[in-house]
Formats: sequence, C-alpha cells, structure tokens
Amino acid sequence: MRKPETIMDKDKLNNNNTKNKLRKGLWSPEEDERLMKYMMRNGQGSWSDVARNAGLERCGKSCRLRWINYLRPDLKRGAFSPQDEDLIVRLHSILGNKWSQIAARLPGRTDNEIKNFWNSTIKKKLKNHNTSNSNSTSSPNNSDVSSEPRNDMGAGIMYVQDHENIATLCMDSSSSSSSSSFHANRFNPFPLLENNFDFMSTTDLFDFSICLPQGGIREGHLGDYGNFEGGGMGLESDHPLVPLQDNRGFMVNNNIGGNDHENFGNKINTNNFHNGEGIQVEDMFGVGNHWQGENLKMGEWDLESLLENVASFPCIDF
DNA sequence: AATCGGACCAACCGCGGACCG
DNA sequence: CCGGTCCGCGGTTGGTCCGAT
Repeated sequence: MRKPETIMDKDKLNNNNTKNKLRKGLWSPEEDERLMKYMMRNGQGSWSDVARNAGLERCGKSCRLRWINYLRPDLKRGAFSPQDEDLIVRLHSILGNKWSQIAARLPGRTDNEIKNFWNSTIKKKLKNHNTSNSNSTSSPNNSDVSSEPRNDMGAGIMYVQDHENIATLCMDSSSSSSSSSFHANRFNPFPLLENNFDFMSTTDLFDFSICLPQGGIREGHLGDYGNFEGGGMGLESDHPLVPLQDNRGFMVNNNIGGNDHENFGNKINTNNFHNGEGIQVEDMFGVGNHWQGENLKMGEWDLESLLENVASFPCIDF
C-alpha cells in the first residue's frame, strides 16, 4: 500500500506550499489516532466539524470514509469466508451494485470492502465459471443456471432457476391456504427487472422458505447461514443471519428508524441480534399490498419497497 | 536479481439527494 | 422555489504487494 505521509511531512509540505490546502492521500497513524480519539470522545456529528475539531487537515468526506472503512471499531477484519462470498453473490444478484445495501447485511463489512472484493475476486470467478460453462447464456450472472431447481446449499434453501416454477414451488412447499393469486399469476417477484436485470440470478436468490405463507420462516433453515431456532443465531455462524445494519455497522432498528447519530456511542458493538420469532410473511411484505389480498397487482411491484420490506426482515435468507 | 503484470485495496472523485435558510 | 451545503453512494484510480518469468 501507499506509504502514508506523517503529519510532520505534511507540515513541511504545508510550509512550502499552500497552508490551507486539505490533505489527501493515505492516512498517517497520527491522523488515525486523532480521528479515533475524537470519534470515541464526541461521536459522530457533522463530518466537517469532525475534521475541523479533531485538528485534521482533511475534508469531512475523507474523515467519514476513513472512519467507515477503517477505524470503525466494529469492523470485521480478514478474508471473506466462503459463506460471506456466497451471500455477497446472492445479495448482488438481487440488489445489483448497491454495495451499501449489501454491506448492511454483512455485519462488520464495509461497502468499499465488498465492492473491492466483488471487483477483484468474485467477478473473476464468475467470469471463469462462465467461460468454462459453454452451455450457459452470455449473461455473466447466468453462469450457474440450470433448468432444474436445486437445493445444494443446505436444508431449506431452494434455488429456483426457472421463475415460471416459483409459484408452483411456493404452493408445493406449503400445505396452508395461501393466496390464490399465486395461482392466478405467473409469479415474477421482480417484474420491473426482467429486461435489464438478470432475472435468473434474481430468482436464484429466492429461498423457498420465504414463500411459505405460514411457518416457513420459523421453520425454514438457513443452510450455511445458521438456524432460526434458538437464540444462538449468528453466534456460531459466520453470518448472524444478516441483520440489517446501517453503513456504520450499527444495527438498524427498523421500527424506530435506524440512523440514530445521537446515540451512536451507545450503539457501537451492540449486536442486538434477535431471533425473528413470530415473523411471518404477512409481516414482512404486508398482507394486502403485495402478497395477498385482492388488490395484488403482480405487474406493478415496486422494487424499492419490496427490497425494503425484505431487508427489514431480520432473518430472511433470500 | 531484475522485471513484469495481475491482484488487492485504500482513497479519491463525481454525482444525486436531503436539508436548510 | 432556489441556491448552498453536507452527506452518502458507486465508480474509478493509483500505489503496493507478490508471484511468475
């Protein structure tokens, strides 16, 4: 990596050049320490103020980036596990390059980290896989598409490769009296995406457990991502079942609104994972608006609200 | 030992949205 | 409504590492 200038080096520079010019480039240990101390003492406020009050010759933006990507105490260091990797692939399939949203589901990981990981490692793997799979389509994300649903990720994770079969799968996997609209409509969870988004990969993400109208969530397994049952979820697993975080690594409480800057100091390192007990599909998506009810309009789904609803569900395995 | 090229990753850049006066 | 400011996000850049030649 780049060798950071020390503050003394910078002072020399400043004496020779512009005195007020903001510093750029790698952060020195001294700067890190200043920022860290300031953040620990005062918490996050205006980043411009942080930069100024911490005595850093940096713009607020730079401070924010350094804090989020490097200094934040709850960051998980080290390589991505295969489970992480798989989760990233799957989240990327559904979210696209929404790195911050992906990062929010990977505790301790930053959007930048995930983005870099994607661009360096995963992209390459997918590319290699594509070239080795001569029967696949030209779309990069279609690499592991087959015409059959598969279930190779552990119990309960059903990979639905053919979106025409999703409704069937949803119905078949549940004996309850679920919505008849599943019968009436070709079930396309992302109708707006079909043309400009790799739908096969999107459907690839659909854990059939979320299709279970009742009990599927509670009974569903998470494959490599742990288990819903009991309170230990996420503790043994590399994946704490992807509770939604904001990009500072704080758990977002969707009930009260997540971005609580004021209480930032108190939230650090509080991994308030909960076990999703009692959560049902209706709770996730809203009974009348999306999944059930007479007003369901399959062709008019709002992706954002869908993703938001999915994201707000703490234990969902896509 | 030198060099080259790919991989990795920290940090910057530019844009868009939110907010405020 | 408008302009300015700030923040956050995704894309990109460029320095360093490291293995291959």
